Amino acid sequence: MADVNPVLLDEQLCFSIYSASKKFNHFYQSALAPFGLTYPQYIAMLVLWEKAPLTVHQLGERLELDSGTLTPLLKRLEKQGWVSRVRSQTDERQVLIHLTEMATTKRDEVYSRIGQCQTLLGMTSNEIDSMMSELVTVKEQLDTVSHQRLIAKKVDQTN
Amino acid sequence: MADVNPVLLDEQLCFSIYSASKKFNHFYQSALAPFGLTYPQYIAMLVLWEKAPLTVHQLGERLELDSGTLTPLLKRLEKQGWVSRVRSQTDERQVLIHLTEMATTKRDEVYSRIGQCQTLLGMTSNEIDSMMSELVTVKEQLDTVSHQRLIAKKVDQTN
DNA sequence: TTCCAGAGTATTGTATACAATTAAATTGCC
DNA sequence: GGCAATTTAATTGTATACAATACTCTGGAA
Repeated sequence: MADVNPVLLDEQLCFSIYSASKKFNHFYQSALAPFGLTYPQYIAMLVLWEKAPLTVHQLGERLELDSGTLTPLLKRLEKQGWVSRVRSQTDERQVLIHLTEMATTKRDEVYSRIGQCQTLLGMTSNEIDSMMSELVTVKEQLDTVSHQRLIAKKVDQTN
Repeated sequence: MADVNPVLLDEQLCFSIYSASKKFNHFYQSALAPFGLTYPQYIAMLVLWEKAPLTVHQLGERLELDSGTLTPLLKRLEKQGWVSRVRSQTDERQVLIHLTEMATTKRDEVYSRIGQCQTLLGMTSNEIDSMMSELVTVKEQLDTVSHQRLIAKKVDQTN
């Protein structure tokens, strides 16, 4: 253990990303304050505006969130009039999330506000694409490594 | 409002970063499970290992977290034996966060574990530096823009 | 000296996240 | 058709985040 390198916060990519994520979150939440949407609520609405209705599970796959997070979030969106939660007739395990008229009406206002935010960010499409592409690589590597660790655990358990 | 561009989740840099942040969080939390540290607890320990003792305020400046988050987090770290919280003698408003012997003893084990994680990530120093540098640019822009919006709000209020 | 504005921490209330469990409905398989 | 395994949401418990508030302490001005 004598050959261990120090780990400095300022050199950690994870912290840089964690910090950026919080700043983005705050930025959009502030920009969307007139609509009363939090950041996670906003990305849920984005997915629903792309293609509603969706089940909780389908929405969760896009957002990488489970029902433990989504159920209360969607109840709040319902309370504020953005969505309705309807138990599916064909499969009563599922709950379909529909857009309300208000959500459909306000969609372009929100789109427009986000467009302004993107302009304020002042990045070119190329810069954004490049950065997202690097992030995809990192995320894939994290998924792979997490999966390996899972396999390793399983192997350990069989010993 | 007829000239509004659609906003697609998969094209949002913010979501890419939000998603990566969650994956990193999960990855490190899993790697540090033998030590019982969550990700935010781990980065707090990193800062303390660099320079303890620190006041709650100083720690919060490094981590960009306020006492509303840190106080309960530090109480949990104290409960688990990593730190002690001592009211300052010279200024009784402040609480100094000290490392325990256990924390000092286990530091290199954690450093070593994190070193393994960095290896698993499989990125070169250059790649990491480059990405962090881009993130700094984005974060500075977000800070600037948030500040502008704040100014704008103040101007609005005077009208 | 007294008083008070500001600093530092803790607390409260709201909203995520996520693991683990529960409960209900559906599917497969005999 | 009957039932075990699976799927889907909801619930429970723990841990962040953060705005807003409360409370204590400090240092300086009147």
